[in-house]
Amino acid sequence: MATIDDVARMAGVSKSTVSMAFSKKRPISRQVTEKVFRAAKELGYYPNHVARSLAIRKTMIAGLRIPLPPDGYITAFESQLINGVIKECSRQGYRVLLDNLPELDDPAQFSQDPVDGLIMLNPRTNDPRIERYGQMGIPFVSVGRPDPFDESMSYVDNNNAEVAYQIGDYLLRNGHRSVFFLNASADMTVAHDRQSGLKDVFRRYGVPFPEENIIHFSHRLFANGADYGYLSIRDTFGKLHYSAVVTDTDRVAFGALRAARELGIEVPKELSVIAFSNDTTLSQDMNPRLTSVELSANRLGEEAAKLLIEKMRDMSVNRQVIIPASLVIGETCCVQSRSLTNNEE
Amino acid sequence: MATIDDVARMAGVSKSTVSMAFSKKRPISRQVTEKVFRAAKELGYYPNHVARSLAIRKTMIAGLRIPLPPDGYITAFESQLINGVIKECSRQGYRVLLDNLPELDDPAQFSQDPVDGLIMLNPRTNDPRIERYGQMGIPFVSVGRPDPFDESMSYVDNNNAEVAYQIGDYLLRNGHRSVFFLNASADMTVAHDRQSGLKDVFRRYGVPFPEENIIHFSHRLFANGADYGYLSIRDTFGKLHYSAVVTDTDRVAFGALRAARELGIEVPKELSVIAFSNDTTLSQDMNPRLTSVELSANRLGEEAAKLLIEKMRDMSVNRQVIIPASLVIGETCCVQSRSLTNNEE
DNA sequence: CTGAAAGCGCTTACAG
DNA sequence: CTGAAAGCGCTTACAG
Repeated sequence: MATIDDVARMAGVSKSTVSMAFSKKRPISRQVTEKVFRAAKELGYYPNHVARSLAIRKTMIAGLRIPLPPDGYITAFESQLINGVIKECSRQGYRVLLDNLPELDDPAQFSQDPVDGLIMLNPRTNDPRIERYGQMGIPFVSVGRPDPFDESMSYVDNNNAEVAYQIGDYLLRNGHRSVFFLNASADMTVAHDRQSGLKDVFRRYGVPFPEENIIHFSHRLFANGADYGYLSIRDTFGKLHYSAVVTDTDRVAFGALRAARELGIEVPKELSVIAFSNDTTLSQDMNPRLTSVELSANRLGEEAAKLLIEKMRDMSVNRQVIIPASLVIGETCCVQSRSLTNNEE
Repeated sequence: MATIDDVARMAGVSKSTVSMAFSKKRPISRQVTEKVFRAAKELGYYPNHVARSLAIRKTMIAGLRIPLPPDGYITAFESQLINGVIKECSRQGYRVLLDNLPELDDPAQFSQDPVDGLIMLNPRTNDPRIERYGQMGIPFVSVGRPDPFDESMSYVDNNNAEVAYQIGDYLLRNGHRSVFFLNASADMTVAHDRQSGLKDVFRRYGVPFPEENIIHFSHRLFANGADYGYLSIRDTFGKLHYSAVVTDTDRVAFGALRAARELGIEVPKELSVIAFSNDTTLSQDMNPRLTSVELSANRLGEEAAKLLIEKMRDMSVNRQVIIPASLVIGETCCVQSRSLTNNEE
């Protein structure tokens, strides 16, 4: 591979002149410019991006950290998110580095990515990454709010508590009085927000929401989301009392629906199902169509990229963006008979 | 940001020793190692990936070049492909750089990506990128065969001609004698292969396939795929004679179905529709369910990544992998009446 | 087992 | 308008 030195030598000028001819950061006479480009062309010279990055201490790359799931495939949510990130980054001249290598705690194994900033996913309670990125001085934004709340950093999120409130409201208005909540992992901030939204609306209606009606996903107990939904319904239906189940993702709902089918539970007549996410890859295969929440992952991605680029330009700016999620009514929810006689509000 | 020099100074050793302590490429005594790590931790030192890459002339990054469509969003095919690429790369310790910055011909504007190799999409006839990557000496693989055929490079592809043959066979067996083919852009190799497969089977059955029944996508004439399908059917139905339309993608089929609906053409009774790709995001919204082809984009991505990593290890290996695509029967195809009386083979 | 030094291929003050 | 030189932060022969 030809280097800038080769070009300089062949064109009979200095390295700086070649560099300037390419970057146009200072004026170079026409004849010299031509000589340089002729030599570059003849040698098949292309500037080395890595060397340039080292010199200017910028890569023009945004990093997107996506934890790789056990089955090796990213979800539709993540894929839409990537989509949004790419769109915005490329609009602003940035490339996107996908990193899903395991994030080890051993600093000896940990090498910084060649990126100017990072987008991280799924923040957990007291997420150690936040502190690490902070101390590394690397610009970052989070998709999902940090826990505890921290307005001194940039993040995007859905209005999770509000949407949970809406879902609860929808169920309560339709006469449901007892809901089974298959929440996300307990240490995820989104799990906390959804739970508090749901509890709020029950409190508002004066309907109790017993703790045992909320369970959390756990990698130890369940192989995957579908398994989580399947086993949870299979093992509790008839024992626990509920007329509706609210799930973390549509994969979980998928498992729940399978359990219902096997147990001969009629959906939605005997059991209503609502999912907090709308992973199009699965929902298309569901019959009946799932009532679920559209999180607009691509918008989350776009906004995250915007915030990150803003932050890379000026480390001092911190901004939060909330993307409104919306309930998409499908066919898995039904009016409980008692709602006909029992009108709240 | 702390550098290796800071750590060396604080630990009272040389740079080389710090480097070796981190990379473990040569044995360092326990006490020294500990001193180094203590200093590194205290300083918040992380090795600089860019500097390391420059020194070893490797980045451990695979580049994936995805042309950004006008609407800014990648297709489901591409997203599945990315998925496969990520999966395989991360399995082998590589990261993935998504690059969809416009590829300019001006070498002055063109800077090589910080990647060890490239995966390129949608090769065209005499694709100039192939020559460029070749002369740059950068390992690359193509998703889609090059045109003209070139067994001296690595690529993955579907068995496009065969699938086209199957589709034609399916239509002919069901009594269709006249098919309208909304092919991809004329300069795409996939367009060529599908066309030749389709023509082959018609020749085999002794049924003519007039040239005017094949048109090609063009960015100048159509805003997007859906537009292509919509306008093509609207402007030809009743003039051109056909009982079935075979489209490039399901987006195109989507447009064709809309035109049919507006013109009061009954699908599939009066018009059968088959798409060469199965973009799940759209097909779910189609009613009736589209008869289409599953290309297994994620497998294409996985295999492309495998080939690339192979090639990055040894530039001299060249291998081709064909992923079998399969026809997925939906509800948009029907038996033409004459097939009942007219049995070939 | 450790260190001093050259080198990776660029950019950019500095001096003219 | 152009050049010589230092520097970006690592790795790795080479010498001990």
